[in-house]
This record gives sequence, structure tokens and C-alpha cells, in this order.
Amino acid sequence: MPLHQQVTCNYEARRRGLHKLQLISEARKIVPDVVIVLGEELGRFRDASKLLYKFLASFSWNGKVERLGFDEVWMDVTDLVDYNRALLNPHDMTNSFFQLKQDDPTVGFFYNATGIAGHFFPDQPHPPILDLKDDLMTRLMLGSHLAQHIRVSLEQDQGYTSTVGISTNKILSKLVGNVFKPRDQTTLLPPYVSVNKASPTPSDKAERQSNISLFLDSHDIGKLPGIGFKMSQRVRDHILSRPAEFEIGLIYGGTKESVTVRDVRLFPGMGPELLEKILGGPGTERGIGAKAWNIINGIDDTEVQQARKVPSQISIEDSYIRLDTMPEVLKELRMLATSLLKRMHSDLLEDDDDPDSVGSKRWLAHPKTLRLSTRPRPPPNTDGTTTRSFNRISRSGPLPNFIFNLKDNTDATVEKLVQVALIPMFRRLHPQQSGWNLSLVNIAVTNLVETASDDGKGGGRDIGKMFRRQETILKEWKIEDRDVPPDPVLSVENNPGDVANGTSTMVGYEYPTVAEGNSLVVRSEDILPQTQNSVVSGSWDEDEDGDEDTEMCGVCKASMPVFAMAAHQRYHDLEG
DNA sequence: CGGGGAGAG
DNA sequence: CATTCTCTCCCCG
Repeated sequence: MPLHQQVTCNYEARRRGLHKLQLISEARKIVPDVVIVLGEELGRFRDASKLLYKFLASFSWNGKVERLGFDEVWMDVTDLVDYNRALLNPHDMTNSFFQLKQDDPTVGFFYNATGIAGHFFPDQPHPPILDLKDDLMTRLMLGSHLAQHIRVSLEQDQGYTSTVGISTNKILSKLVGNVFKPRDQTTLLPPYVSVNKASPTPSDKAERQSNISLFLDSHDIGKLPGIGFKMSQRVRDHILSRPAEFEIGLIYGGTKESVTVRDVRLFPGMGPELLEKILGGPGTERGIGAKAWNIINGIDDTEVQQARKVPSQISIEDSYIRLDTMPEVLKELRMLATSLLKRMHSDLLEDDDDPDSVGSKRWLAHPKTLRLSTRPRPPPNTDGTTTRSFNRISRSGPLPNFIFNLKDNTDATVEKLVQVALIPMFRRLHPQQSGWNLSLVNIAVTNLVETASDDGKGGGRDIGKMFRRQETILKEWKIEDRDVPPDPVLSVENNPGDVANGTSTMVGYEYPTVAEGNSLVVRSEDILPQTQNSVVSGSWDEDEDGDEDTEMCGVCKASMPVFAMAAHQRYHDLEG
């Protein structure tokens, strides 16, 4: 019964013929000496991810460095490329110098600007010859050399190999990065637009089809970023004009029911309107037809996001074979809450650089909402068949302020959180005292409100600093329920034509090997010392606690002092 | 804003 | 077509 699959495997395993989501029995047959690791330890990956992200971001001028998952990053390097294009000397291209810092002409690397660095698509017998009048080609050439330099630095300085794609938007750079991997890079060559065949000049005679379509056409429709399982199935159904041929036996890779981008693009009547009919409907994204049509044509004007200081949510979850009694649930809630609190400390707490409070920590952001989600396992049907509803249900509510208090020890805070918040939420989710069986429990903090940062640029010792910080923190908590206009935002208007015209350059990165055996060991940032909070936060913690003198019992609705609640809840637990 | 769906690694 | 554990963006009421 317990047919166990491995979830993922590293590149070495893949080289030897294994793949994701494979049966372990099957894997052992192919690679008898395969090492199976049970469970996962995401902490080290998270640390490595942060480190490498910072390293990559250090190359950026405009801060447009966006993470996707733990191991992929987009960089919009348009500004570096533009700057260095202006530096090119047409009379000596082979000894070009790529300047990495705007304010220091000595920092950078030498490169040969007469050609593309690394691989390119389409592969051709002779490397493309650079024409400085070809704007796009020149930019992609510069991007390819920057990518090469960053990959080499990443490997030499950090000990990580990486794979890169270079093109003009996020979709294309991500997809073209898959062409040569691992430890390689690929540039999607021009032309990116089809030449008008109505009046072909002698020079653009034969071959001038857009390399974008040439590249995308062979992809399965579901491989395009933004077109996932549900959407690709709907498109497939329509193209094949029959109900979804079940993809049983199609565990991975090659599709026999393959519908490619080309099949979709050239389907009679295909366009944004038809796609809207296929994909649209209540609950679906507005304008999904146009969006999908753009993806199919490699058009993507979404910006590479600036680095965000804090995530928009932090969640911890675990899955279970069987979880159907209250004492077990309590135990798990405590475990999860402990992990969550740790994560909040490592991700949301930073050293307070205020010279008056050395060694203390301050919150980068305050989550306002706590959410509890579960995935109930549906009871077997009367006829023995299994209905699968793998979906989650959730309840959320305000996150109690005491969790920001760093003076109490973790166990006490966790216990309080479980008793006053998580158990009541659990009762809202599962009012029945028994009969449920959970396959997953997740707790999350969301609605993160960033703490106004004073980066100290106003000068070192400022007597008003502490006071002003107190002001901003208090303001943050005062506005809770009021309709206050948002802070003014400096909106920099950029030229949307840049992306559409293919004048920006994106580099998508992937560092695939967080290898255990790497020579360079990546160490985590380690445990936070149990320090006192700063004077300011300490004081408002106390104030906020005052609001919680009484609590209402989630079960019997009785109101009572908060210190009595834990015992009261245990009473219910025993009773139920 | 609460709850859920879809898609990403 | 999810198995795992996250995370983001989006829609509806």
C-alpha cells in the first residue's frame, strides 16, 4: 500500500537516469546505489537561497532582482547593458571592458564583444556575427557576457554552479535557460519579430522567421510559465476536440497526447478571443485569453520585481497519514507554532542598528493575521471507492500581539498562541468533536505590515530618532481599523516600450546544485540570541497586552481573563 | 478582509 | 495530476 515515491533528485541522479516523482523501487533498479533521504530539511536550502540571492543582487543597479522559489532568479540588467553598450569601441571590440560599477571604472571584466558568450538558440554552424547597428543583438551580446561573468563568479566565490537564459523578458529568458543545462547558458538570438513578407528586401529573403516562435513552437503548451495543469488541459481538450484523454501512465516527460505551442498558435480561429472562450469563465482571471495569447507568442511585459524586504506570508505545514484525535492535533499545533515562531524570528527580526540599544532586535514587519488550514481526508465512500478532494480549508483571525514580545520564552509564547488562537480556529474549522481525519495542517502569518525603516541616512546619533521610531510604530498600530489613505508612493514612470521593443535584457538564473559535497560549505545564519527588545518596542508590547485582558472561549463563548483561558480550554478538551 | 483556486519550484 | 512544503497573485462575496 505505501507506494513510496521520491519527490525530487539531484542532477547527478538525473544524469544516471532518474527523474522526479519516481517510484523508489524503480529508482533502485536503475541506480542500485541510490541514496534515499527521508524527509526534508528546508532550512539549509533557505539559507543558501538567501545567500545566493544577495550575491546576485549585488550586481544589480536598479534592484530589479526577482526570486522564483528557492533556486531561480530573474535580473533585469537593462541599465548595465545600456551603459556598457555606450562604452563599446567599434575599433577594438575584442578587448572590451565591462564596467560593473557606475562610480568606479576599474571594477569589471574584459571580454570579447565580437560574439555571444556561451550557447545560443537557434544553434547554427557559424556563430552570429555582431552588427553594432543591430540594437537587440548588441544588447543580448552584452547580456551574455555579463551572465557568463556572473556564473563564473558564482562558482568561484560561492561554489555553486548555475544555468542561465538570456532574452528580453521573463518568460523567454526562463525558457531559453532550459536549453543547455546544467552549468551552462543560452541566449535567444534575434530576430524577435517576423519580417514583413509583403516587400522582402534582398537581405531578408529566405529565413526571416521570428526566433521566438521558432523556439516556443516545439514546447508542450503546459510547459509555458503561467499555463499550468488546469489551463493546459482546457486548451488540449479544445485543440483535440474531445474530452481530456486521460494521461494515465503519463507520469512524466513525453506526452503522447502532446499539444504543442505550434498546434495552438496555428489552430483555426486561434487568438485572444477564442482563448478567452476556452479559458474564461467565473472565477478565472480577467483577460486570461489575451494573457495566454501573449504567453504563446512570447510577449511578456511584466516587470522584474524589486527585491522585497519581507515576504508577504510565512507558513509552516506538515502532512500526516492519520491525524484524528484532539491530543495529537494539540501536539502538532505546538510543533508547527514553534517552527513558525522560529521562522518569524529568523525572517522578520533584524539587528537594531540604533547605537543606543546595541544587541537588540527589531521587527522588520508585523503580520496582522494568523491562518490555520487543514486538508481533511474524505471518509471512504459506502461502495469502497475513494473520493479525492485534496483541497484545503482555512480560518483566519487577528494575530495576537504577544507573539512579538521577545521577553517571554518561546514555549510559553507558543502555548499561549495555541490556546488563545489556534484551538479556537481549529474548532471553527472542525466543529465536530471527532470524525475528522486530517492529512495536512498548515499555520501561516499573513498581512505583513512593513515597519517603517530608518536607514540612518539622516546621520548617526540623532536624539529625535528614538522618538520618531516610536511615532511610526505607534502610528502603525493606531491605523488598524480606520480608513487611512496609503502612504504616498514615488511612482517612477518607466517606458513600457522598452520591453515591448526588446530593448531590455533579462537574465534568468538557476543554481541547481545545492550539493552536499560541495567544497564550499554554506553555513546558516544561526540562532538568534534571546535578547531583550528595544525600549520602544518593549513599551508598546506592554500597552498592547492590555487589550487582551479578556478572551472569549471559542467553544462555549464564555468570556474570561486570558490567564484562565488555557485551563478552561483543557476542560473542553477533556470533556470532548 | 476572509476564503479559495491556480500556478510556480 | 497529486505525492511535499512553500510562496505569490488573483477572484468572489
